[in-house]
Amino acid sequence: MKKPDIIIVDDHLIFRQGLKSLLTNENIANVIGEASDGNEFIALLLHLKPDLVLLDIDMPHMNGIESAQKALELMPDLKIIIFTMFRDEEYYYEMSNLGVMGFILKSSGISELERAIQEVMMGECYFSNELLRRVIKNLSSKNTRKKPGIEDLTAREKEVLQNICLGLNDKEIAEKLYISPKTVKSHRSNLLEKTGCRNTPGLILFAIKNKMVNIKLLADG
Amino acid sequence: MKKPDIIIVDDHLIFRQGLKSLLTNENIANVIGEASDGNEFIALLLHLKPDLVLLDIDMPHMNGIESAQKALELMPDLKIIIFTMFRDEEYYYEMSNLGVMGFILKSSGISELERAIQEVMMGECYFSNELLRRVIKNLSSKNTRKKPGIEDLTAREKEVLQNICLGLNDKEIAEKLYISPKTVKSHRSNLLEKTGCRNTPGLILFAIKNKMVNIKLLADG
DNA sequence: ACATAAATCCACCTTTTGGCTTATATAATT
DNA sequence: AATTATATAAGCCAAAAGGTGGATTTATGT
Repeated sequence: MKKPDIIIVDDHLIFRQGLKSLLTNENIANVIGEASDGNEFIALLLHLKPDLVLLDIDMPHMNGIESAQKALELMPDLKIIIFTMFRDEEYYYEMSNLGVMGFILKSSGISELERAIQEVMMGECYFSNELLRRVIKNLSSKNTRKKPGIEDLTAREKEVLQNICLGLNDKEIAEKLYISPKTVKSHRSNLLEKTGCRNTPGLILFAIKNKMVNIKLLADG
Repeated sequence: MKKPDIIIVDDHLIFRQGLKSLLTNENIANVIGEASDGNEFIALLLHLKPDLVLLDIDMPHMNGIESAQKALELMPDLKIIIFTMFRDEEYYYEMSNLGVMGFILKSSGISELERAIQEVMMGECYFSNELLRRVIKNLSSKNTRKKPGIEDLTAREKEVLQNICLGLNDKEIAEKLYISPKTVKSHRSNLLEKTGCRNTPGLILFAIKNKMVNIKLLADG
């Protein structure tokens, strides 16, 4: 089989260089281009016309999802293999709907990548086994014990929680929302119950875990 | 100069393989071992006796900080270069106190890594320029507006604050630190005064703003 | 030796939370 | 019409946090 022409898209130069070294020396693929984010990748795409792209999800400027979407609009027959980390689980469904042909973990090895490239080039899909196992495990654990999440909270409760995250107490929140402090207390009690938190500081941690507050906004002060 | 014997510690196999390929083909170092987390690394350390370790921060089981600490206890003359990402800023000062010899960004290239390895092997420290710029930018913006910062807190106060950030109350922290709840209360009062926070939830926000807690650790639950 | 900072602990008191229960009005659903 | 979810509000009591003012011991530095 013909060695595929590929582009590597990842924001870490050393990772791209290492991967290129591997793919070249192991005679797996021709690395005809590199990009450090989605914008660079899209700019290169029609010019280089690669057979296949190895695409990282977590990148600045334009991430892997948007990149894949745009790339497939421009070149519908492009093969895309996503390089993913465990924590990216949220994206799998979106991506597979887009037409991405493979997912492979960064924790897998070059031999698995080689197989993935071969399968995808033959028109098959490839999903890292370890990754499939993870997703299945996650689905089952999500069904059994339904972890508390923001989806259980009412709009008003979220509003109260966000004000708690500003460091306000019941009375202050009450003034801000034009309701009684008792009501705020009710909402807070319901929040504690729904989230399973043991105290108000815990609610802040919950909000952060569930990305209800923008940590970057806090960070500047 | 003698090519150093090194160990690569990173949780992504493909990254290790790529880096090994690069370091070997470019004739920079002998990769005598690999580990995918801190535990594996520590287990290998005394057996392989490397000159230098390339250590990732963000790993499961035992992270880079703890690993560096343990490794330096076992082998005080070990050279350590930390592989870091921008978002790991919180760790720099802890790490440099431990005796880590270099920091390099994953977004730098093999040529910079080569220079870092050479410098560190000669007993010098190496800090990625881009990284220094980042830190300095951060420091200056912290110094101009003299807001309360972690530098005002004593070690014990920081310890208490970190436990507050786990959602524990005075009594629980007292048990954990083997001191009286009254003492914890004193520390918390001092924390409130020094930070200018109005309540305990505020302390959590302060800790996050000042990057005293690892948000990623919270993220798993 | 002395001053200073840090860590430890206690008492007293007020305010705020936390847990439990109840209740009403409204809107959406069945 | 009856049920359910939501938002609102209140009462009670216990627990925790917040504000003051102390006190002792242990390092640390000059």
